[in-house]
Amino acid sequence: MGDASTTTAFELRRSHTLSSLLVDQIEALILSGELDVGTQVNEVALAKQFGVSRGPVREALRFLANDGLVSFVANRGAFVREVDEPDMLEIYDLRAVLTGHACALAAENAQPAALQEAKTLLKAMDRATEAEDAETYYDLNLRFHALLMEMAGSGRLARSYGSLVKESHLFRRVSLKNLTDMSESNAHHEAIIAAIAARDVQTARTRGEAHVIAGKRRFQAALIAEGSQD
Amino acid sequence: MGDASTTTAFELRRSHTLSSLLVDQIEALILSGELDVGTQVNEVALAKQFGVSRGPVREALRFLANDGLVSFVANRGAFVREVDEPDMLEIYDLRAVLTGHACALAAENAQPAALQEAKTLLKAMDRATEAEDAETYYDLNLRFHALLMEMAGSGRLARSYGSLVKESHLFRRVSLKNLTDMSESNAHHEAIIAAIAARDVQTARTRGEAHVIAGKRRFQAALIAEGSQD
DNA sequence: TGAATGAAAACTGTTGACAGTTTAACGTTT
DNA sequence: AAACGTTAAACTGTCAACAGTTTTCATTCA
Repeated sequence: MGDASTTTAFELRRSHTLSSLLVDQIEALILSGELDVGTQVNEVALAKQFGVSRGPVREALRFLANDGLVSFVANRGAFVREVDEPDMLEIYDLRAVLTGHACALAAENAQPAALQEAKTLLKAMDRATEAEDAETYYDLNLRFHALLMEMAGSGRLARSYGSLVKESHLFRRVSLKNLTDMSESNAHHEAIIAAIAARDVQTARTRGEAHVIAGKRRFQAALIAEGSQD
Repeated sequence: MGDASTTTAFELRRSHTLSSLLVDQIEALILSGELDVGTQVNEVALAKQFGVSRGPVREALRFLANDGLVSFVANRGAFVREVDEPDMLEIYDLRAVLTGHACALAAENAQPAALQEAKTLLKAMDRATEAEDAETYYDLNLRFHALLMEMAGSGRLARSYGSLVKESHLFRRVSLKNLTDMSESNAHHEAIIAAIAARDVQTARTRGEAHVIAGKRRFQAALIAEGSQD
């Protein structure tokens, strides 16, 4: 009946329902790559793995379907969505616009406490850069962007942005972790925070957008580099 | 069981699954106001109404939950989300940014055929304006904005935008249909299409954003007017 | 050898039933 | 008459079983 480590986790959080727990669990499975893109999601296998019946699994999958993480085909079930090159470019553009908007809102609304946390993050990222620790930089970077959304104070914006970030992890041809130019990226971050701290709405928006577009450029460059290797 | 008109509709579309059909049906029920905001969604009642069991109903509700149309509370079920004033302002801002982005993309990508359809729409809206037919203007306006998203050629953008439009219909204090200043609004539309046709990316973006922000202003004005009536 | 065929296995879509929780009603007590 | 506690009804969360479809695979036939 499902392995021990997961079932105990369920015990601890009885406030939530199985479906909502499964949303997180299955999402993690997809984003980590344990459920490979393009493949079919086997409902009975998942249900067995988590020690539940198929009902909650299906409900969770339906939820994830609206995030674009899986897609349903009639009588064939749920498939882990694939994200290709044009999709990624589309996502980058949208992320750029949303990030710009977030920075603009943050320049208007950001609380001092959040700004303080941002500056702490910047320092931590500087240290990661010096230590050439790309792994932790990647995580801190995700946290930084999430913090930007918090500073903007728009839950909807944060949700849309988060959804796009998740979706971009469905692109498996190049690792997103190796894509970051740490020193350049953190220079952008500092410039963004400076504009937000100065309450300069327009500059914050411009820098936020430009930062993501720079990421898009690196992504395109990586694609070309990979393509020439083949 | 369920009433005749809906069950026949189910008969005609056997390719889809019950859950996916129910997504549209329940969504329509919510957006039309038949399921009032804030109220609990009774699963057995819905299931009976459509002549199906609770399983597909729950799956559909889980799907809609991710759109923000309903929210789940453990052991109490699904509730039709309420959208308040600050929510609406947030939505307007996001819609403005997304519309601006769509117009920019449209200026780059729009196909001649789509541009032609847009111009046809503009004329139809002009006629509706002269006839002071706010009802059809409202529908044409929705179609116009959907067309902008199509011209942009970004499915994700269209989906995000559509989700926001749906959500804004959960605000029930003032009717969105009475909010449109038809002549001003259509002047904006024509200016937007002109910029897109001229392939002027920056102007298209600016005008697209400004158009939605104008709607936001009208919304705020309507709120104040309503407030002083109380 | 290889394509066509047909049965069996695997899996999804849907249902009805059961368990546990929440809500409502009702009678009791102060 | 209001507050409290108890009990019944209603509803959600979950499960197991059934029906129908898709896939697999072995067999047959060209």
